[in-house]
Amino acid sequence: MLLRMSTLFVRTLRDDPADAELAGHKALVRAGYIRRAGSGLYSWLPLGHLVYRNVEAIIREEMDAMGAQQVHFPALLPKGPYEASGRWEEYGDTLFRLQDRRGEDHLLAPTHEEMFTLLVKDLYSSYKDLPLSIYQIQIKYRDEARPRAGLLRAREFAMKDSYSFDVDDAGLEASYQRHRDAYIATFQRLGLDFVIVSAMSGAMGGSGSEEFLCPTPSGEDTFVRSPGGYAANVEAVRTPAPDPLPYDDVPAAHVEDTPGTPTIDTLVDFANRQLPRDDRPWSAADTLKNLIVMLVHPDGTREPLVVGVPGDRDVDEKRLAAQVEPARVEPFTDTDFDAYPVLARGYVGPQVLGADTDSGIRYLVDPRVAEGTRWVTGANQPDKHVFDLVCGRDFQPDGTIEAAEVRDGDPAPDGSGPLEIARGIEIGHIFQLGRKYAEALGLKVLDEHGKLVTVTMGSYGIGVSRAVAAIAETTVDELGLSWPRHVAPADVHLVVAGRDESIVSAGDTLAADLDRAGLSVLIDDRDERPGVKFADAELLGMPTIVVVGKKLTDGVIEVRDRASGDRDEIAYEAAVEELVRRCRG
RNA sequence: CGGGGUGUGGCGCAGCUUGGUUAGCGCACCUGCUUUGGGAGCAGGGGGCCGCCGGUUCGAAUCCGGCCACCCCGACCA
Repeated sequence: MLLRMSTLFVRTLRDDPADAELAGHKALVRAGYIRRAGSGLYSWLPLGHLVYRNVEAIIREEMDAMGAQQVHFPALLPKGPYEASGRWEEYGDTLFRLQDRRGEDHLLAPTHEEMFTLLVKDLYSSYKDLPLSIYQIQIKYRDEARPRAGLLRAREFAMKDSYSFDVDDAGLEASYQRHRDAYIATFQRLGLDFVIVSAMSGAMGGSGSEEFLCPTPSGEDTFVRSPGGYAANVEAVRTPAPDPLPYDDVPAAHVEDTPGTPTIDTLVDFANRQLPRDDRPWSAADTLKNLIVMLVHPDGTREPLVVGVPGDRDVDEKRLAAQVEPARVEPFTDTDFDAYPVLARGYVGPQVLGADTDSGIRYLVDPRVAEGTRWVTGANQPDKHVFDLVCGRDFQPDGTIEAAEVRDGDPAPDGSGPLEIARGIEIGHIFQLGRKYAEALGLKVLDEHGKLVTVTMGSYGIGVSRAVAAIAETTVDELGLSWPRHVAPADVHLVVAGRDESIVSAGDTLAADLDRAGLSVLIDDRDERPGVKFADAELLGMPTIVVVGKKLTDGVIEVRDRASGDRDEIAYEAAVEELVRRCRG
């Protein structure tokens, strides 16, 4: 392929667009790859579309290689299937809804689980037909509450979504594993750095759901990783539980007057003034903070829950929510306090908590609250706290819960070192769906005993347009874009630096020769000054920049590597062979 | 949905406080001359419902009211 700057539909901008924040997003607009068409809506210009197609092709090749087959569904769908699965209601405002001229409800699909499930149901009815993996690359729509970061969170975006269908759990596990391997190969070819993190909560466990995150400070997903290679979603981080401590020497628990200390700060402050320790000052870490929430279960029943965490840590609402799923967490209201007089607001202590106590209120603690640990905590009456309260001796929690915030420097659960909190872009998600959709939509097959069994499914997604943005974001530098070889719009950006007939014709000839040799070439044949062409070449980001200019009189042209900045000279006569070697070798 | 901000030519912005010539600057675009290895210079030129609607006024980009759009932070989320 041979592209000419003189006729290419592109206009580079000197200034950053005012509505972009991320470096990659700015560069994509400035280099003329994309244009904003509306909030969360982007148009692709020729160069951007070339990158998009390259990314798409790599994803397709890897999916085909693992045996998945491509299909294509409409983006515009009738309401029916989504009503059957319950998602017409569940999806809420994020679903783009519209009506046709007869007033029938339709939607712009945010994902296609229902359609895949129904299509398989239409055609297959035997275990002999399975396993099956099918996929599509399709435009998806989500009416995001707040589109942002350019292509990263758009309202219209391209996604590869695939689904596996198996008769049993072992089959699902195998299909999942093959997708996992295919994703690893795909992201490696795309030139995207990634980590795989468990996306399920600790309570659910297992390898049921993993996310592929591309680490970058501009990512919007938070995860943790350790020097030893541990990586996990914040929701999934498990806290190593300390060994039980001996407590024979710990004095008996004693209640102290602590007037006006309803918060950890006021308590620590008071203790240090009125009840100082001999060895060191009291700190928040000596206290046990008990947070009361109201759980609302799917059947509507409400259950109070008290979560105990070391006083120097807050409860992470997202971690808590992940742990109690499918129940919902609601704040504990004044009315609730009235209904449970045993709970003294601001002075709640574990002595009256637990399923086996009179209150019957479930009490779960952070794993750091291990047997033998001693605490300062509420005495269940206003203005009083209890000291030297020992876990396992003076109170018995109903279990542990991963709800405390995770901090930089916390130990990794597998002993691989301190955790670092990092950000990443979610570029892929693989998920053992199970039988949710198959059950809702009645996808069953006959097994080898002639019995009807519900099919188990996996769902696997890669954001195609998001991958383009992630590549741009992680490879951009102060000069502009810098594409990995396999996704670049062209292999070589050939700068014709000079107006002499000899230079111009040498450039033209070289471009044609490279094209014939199988390289894709973008030649800058415009009547522009060299400085403009150099700057544009760097902004546009082809991996190899070739300069045909004044050194041609010595029979030499210049070759630059965009990513490293390395430049050297090669003989014009040997240029085709040498460049093919560099670009393809 | 809460908080903050911005709408002026294709892009980036000034002008608005204190209403008053023909709405201005840089980039980009067109013409001519010079220039040609790091975003050239000079001269000339084209392109604007100043987000929309209404109000105040002799007069509104500017003041007032309403609406809309977009961006950022948060909540939410592939």
